[in-house]
Amino acid sequence: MRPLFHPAPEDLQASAILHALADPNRAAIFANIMRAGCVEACASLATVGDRVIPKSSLSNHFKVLREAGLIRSERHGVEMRNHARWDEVEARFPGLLRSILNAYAGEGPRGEPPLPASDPD
Amino acid sequence: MRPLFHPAPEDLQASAILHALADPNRAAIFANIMRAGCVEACASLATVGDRVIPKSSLSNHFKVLREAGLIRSERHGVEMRNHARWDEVEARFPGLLRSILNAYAGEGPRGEPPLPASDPD
DNA sequence: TCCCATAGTTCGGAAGTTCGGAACTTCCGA
DNA sequence: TCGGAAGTTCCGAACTTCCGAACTATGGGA
Repeated sequence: MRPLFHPAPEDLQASAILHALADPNRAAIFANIMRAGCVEACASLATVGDRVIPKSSLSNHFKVLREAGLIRSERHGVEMRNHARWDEVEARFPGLLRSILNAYAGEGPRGEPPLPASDPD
Repeated sequence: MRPLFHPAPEDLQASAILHALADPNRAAIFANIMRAGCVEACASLATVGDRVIPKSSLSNHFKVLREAGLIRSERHGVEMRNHARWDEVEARFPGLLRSILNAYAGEGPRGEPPLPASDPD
């Protein structure tokens, strides 16, 4: 297992972030991590809505989020802890994450990911 | 040539918008349309930075932007006029477009699309 | 009216990406 | 040392993107 790659704050790219969050599953995962106080194991997110996501897909989703700079992952024994990198992303792209998560939340009855109503700061 | 499809305001989807703007070329095209006062012919955007975009790719980029609900296209004789649907998107997803365009603009010296500094409202 | 130029679209193949099952690695407890 | 749990890697199938070539629609002469 190769070491986990995390981009430096100054290397965050808008296109990577948008691409990562353009997938409703990933947006839901990210919203969950936000909501859960920035710590979460992968397997605990193995369903989004009522859909089961296979482990391999999940692993890939986390990788995309991580390499976009949206989350920081650390191995803790056999588990992975995932923190949202909200402050770093916010510092570089003010308002971006909030408006994206709000957009998904505001989509209403479309089976889209829920709003992380809490304020992450 | 089939008629142009434009989603209704209530059918706008966050994931489609993010996907459309996750491509730096498309984001640059959209920023150009914003900047140019909401009217623009396709061919006038055939380069982004110093890169030439083939007609077929361009046509496809416009289609993606159109079907995401970001622009409205009308045939005027042999040309196409493209308007940004800023107000409609803004009404549904407040702050989203602004923060995305700002994110790209704030990326700085990375060859990314420029900011539409004007206020579109 | 016919022909040509211009502006965009569609088609189709090559290249790349995503998805997900199976096998693998790593870590921990018994 | 074994077994189970949590993730990752591998790889084929399905999907998407890119772009040149062929096509369609419109307008302007002659």
